[in-house]
Amino acid sequence: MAKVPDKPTIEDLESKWTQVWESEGTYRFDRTKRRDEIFSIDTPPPTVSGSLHVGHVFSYTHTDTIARYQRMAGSEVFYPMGWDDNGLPTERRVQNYFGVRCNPTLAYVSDFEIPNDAGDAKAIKKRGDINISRRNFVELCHVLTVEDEKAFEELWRHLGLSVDWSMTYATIDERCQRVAQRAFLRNLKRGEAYQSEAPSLWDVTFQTAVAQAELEDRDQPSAYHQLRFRGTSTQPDVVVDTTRPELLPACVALVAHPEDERYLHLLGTTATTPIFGVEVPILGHKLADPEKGTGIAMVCTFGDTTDVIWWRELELPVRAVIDRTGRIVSDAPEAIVSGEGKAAFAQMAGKTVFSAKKEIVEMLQHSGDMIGEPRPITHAVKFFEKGDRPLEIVTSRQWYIRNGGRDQDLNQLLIARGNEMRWHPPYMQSRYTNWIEGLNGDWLISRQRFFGVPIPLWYRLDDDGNILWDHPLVPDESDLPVDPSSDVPSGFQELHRGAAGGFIGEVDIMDTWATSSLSPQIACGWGEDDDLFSRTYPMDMRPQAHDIIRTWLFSTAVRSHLEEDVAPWRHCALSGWILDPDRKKMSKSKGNVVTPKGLLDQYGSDAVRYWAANGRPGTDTAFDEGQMKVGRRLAIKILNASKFVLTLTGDSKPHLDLVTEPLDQALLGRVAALVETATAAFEDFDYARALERTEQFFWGFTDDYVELVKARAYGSQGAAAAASAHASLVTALDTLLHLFAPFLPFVTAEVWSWANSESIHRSQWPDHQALSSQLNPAIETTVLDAAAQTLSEVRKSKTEAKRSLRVRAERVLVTATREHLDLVELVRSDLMEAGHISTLELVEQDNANAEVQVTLAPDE
RNA sequence: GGGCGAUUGGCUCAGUUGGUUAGAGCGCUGCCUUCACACGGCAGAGGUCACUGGUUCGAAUCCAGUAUCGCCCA
Repeated sequence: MAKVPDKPTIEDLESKWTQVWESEGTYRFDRTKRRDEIFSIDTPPPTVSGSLHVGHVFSYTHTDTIARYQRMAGSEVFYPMGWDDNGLPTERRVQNYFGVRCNPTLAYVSDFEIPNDAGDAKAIKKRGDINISRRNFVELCHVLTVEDEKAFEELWRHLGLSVDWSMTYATIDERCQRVAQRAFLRNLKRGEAYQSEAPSLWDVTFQTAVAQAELEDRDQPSAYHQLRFRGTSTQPDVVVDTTRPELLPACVALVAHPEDERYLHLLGTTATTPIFGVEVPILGHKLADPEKGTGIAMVCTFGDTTDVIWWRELELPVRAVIDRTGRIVSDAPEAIVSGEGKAAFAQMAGKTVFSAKKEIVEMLQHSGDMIGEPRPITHAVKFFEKGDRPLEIVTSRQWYIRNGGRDQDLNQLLIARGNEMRWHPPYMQSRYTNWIEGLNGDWLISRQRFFGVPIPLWYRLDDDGNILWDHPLVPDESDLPVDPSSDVPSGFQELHRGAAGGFIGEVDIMDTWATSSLSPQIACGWGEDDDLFSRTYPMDMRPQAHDIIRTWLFSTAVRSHLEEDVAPWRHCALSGWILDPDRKKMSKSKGNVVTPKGLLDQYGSDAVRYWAANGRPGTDTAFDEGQMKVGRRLAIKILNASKFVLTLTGDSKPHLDLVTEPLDQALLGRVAALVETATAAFEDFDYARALERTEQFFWGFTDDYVELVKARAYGSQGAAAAASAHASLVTALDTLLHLFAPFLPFVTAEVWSWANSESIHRSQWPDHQALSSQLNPAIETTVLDAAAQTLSEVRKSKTEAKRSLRVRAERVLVTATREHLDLVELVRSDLMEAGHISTLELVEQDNANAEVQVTLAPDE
């Protein structure tokens, strides 16, 4: 028996239903299902130390609607959630909150006590930072992030994500470290991971190497300095424009375009650097731009990435002058032999790039080797995306994973992997393809940080204490995770650390993407739970934002390709941005971020979800509280319409053989068509379309159909006619609740519970064919339109007369074609009652648009 | 400079294989306190579908170009 509250409300449905779902295990994953019965989702792990904003709510809602649809459509949904606590923000917070510094060379202290003044900035300042080992530092990260994780989970539950919260993971937890290290060791074994002494982009602020995926170009003010290089005795001087005169002592060559007639005759000769007196070759290369400066460029170690290309392709020497702190090294390059050159270099040594530039410019101006004043320009300079100083290029030993950047075959294979996935929306695949095509190096995974997953290797020291890089000591997989700064390789003891003939631990950690790229392996239990892995991997769906196609999506594809020889997912769903009302992207750095908690409280989770689900896949969406109001109204409308239907019909179950009235048949015919449309949209991951169609139908249902049948449903035309209306109303409502359930899980659960014991979220998605097959195939669904149109005309007459809708229409004259009149005739009784019509006359007229004349009862 | 996307009433957006008079919601205006709902209902006004050409019997939809905006990359 339906139990309908007298005054139903949508307030506080969140706390009620999140508790029910938890206690009943509504979203608990049943791991006994077969692979083909399972729909597995590789959800992005949010960065737990960051703040949640409305953009999270937006994209995670999209995924949840798909998950809920799939669950109702019969799939067992595998939907775990992870937390990403890697990275700099967490590292900084731990340092400040606990007053600690990580020193990777320190040994692990197993009984380390958490500072009891944590969080007390004053006390920490007084005592100063405590130096601790890397593993101890990581443990403190856990302590801190556990609280954040709770807050995040609370919010996600409040939003109604149908995640199985018993399966969470954290990217820095022991299991994830083990997976990341195991994957690295397998890459190493197969030759996919390698180390190389190579020029790499270096952030002097963060003191770390930076990968291609983390770069961004920024326009920076700079200036051309025109320098005079001395020619040989038979050649004239060469004038070169450079933006980096401080690298003059690092100059190894001059380069002009091989077809540039101005310099053709100089190719193969030499010139001498001013001040430092170093003779350098003049060479040709197509990357020298005749349009830039004087058309001939100074090649240094290394001013920019083009210098690296010239260095490699023209086989030039290395003449490094900038160290990892961004300062000029103390010793002049060996190529500088003159006393004058050495003295000049000594004046620059130890200075920052900025000061050294000032110094050398003064020297050049003094010696007359600089022509004129610097000429300001603006040009693109490479930055670490999180940094604020231009990157330098230094040569160092780093680990790489092959990603097709230096191997055409692998490159093509990875591009082809994109064809194994369906992209939503499809054009996003070109972002993936274009990125791979543009790669120019392998994936640099070494990071000179300490909060992260350590590279699990040690290196032997020879009898003189030199490091033998080429033969790293590898841990056994069963010992993972290891921290080489505190663990000891097999066959050694701690006392051998750093000693001649002993070993030394790798100090670098891995890029956070080196762990995140394994999210499918982590979620599915790779290498630790083969049974689960076989039932969930490769995964069905990866939802993510489109800006990290080049990082997260691509690196995940790389790992899956290398490890499993398969694409990691069948579907990639790319979500768009949230734009603020000025159509600017919402981001923390812009300070225009809206936090979601207040919105959820104000409008209700269903309402906020409604707004989010209106954002089509891949499309940027404006933050719009107006839409949340609409969502709230919709939820209330569902509540009230359900109350009406269930109160009227009691606990009558849908018996479609009772549906005898043409209008009722027509409505259900439309319902069946709606189900077909919504189902097709969901199958295509187009949740927004499913919502839009359902909503549109629902408003028509309440405005027109419910009003038309109301009197009959109350029994004005007898029991059989009422029963037809009841069955139709219950069936339509039941179906609409299911179609709304993925979007508005709270109100639909509430309403459904009035008449059902099981959860709507575990009940069967409607089947349009099953519904259609029970309807009279001869019925014209347009009878619904004819009825609604006629009723609307009657209402319009009343409104225009500024009369109440209850006022009697003494005479309504419909003039239309025979076909139209036949339809109206079928709903005559309902129409007369809904419109309060005394006399309804139908007059046939060919080729005429339906016309309705209304005579109202006289004003009183 | 390259790639991708967008441009439809004041605002946010639909418009799926080109087809009758371009739709919805918000906002606005007016009316109605009707027994599911005033956290409501009914109705109205409002658009040369960015621009210029082309294909077609027919273009918001296809093609070419232009402009503006956004994102990614160089």
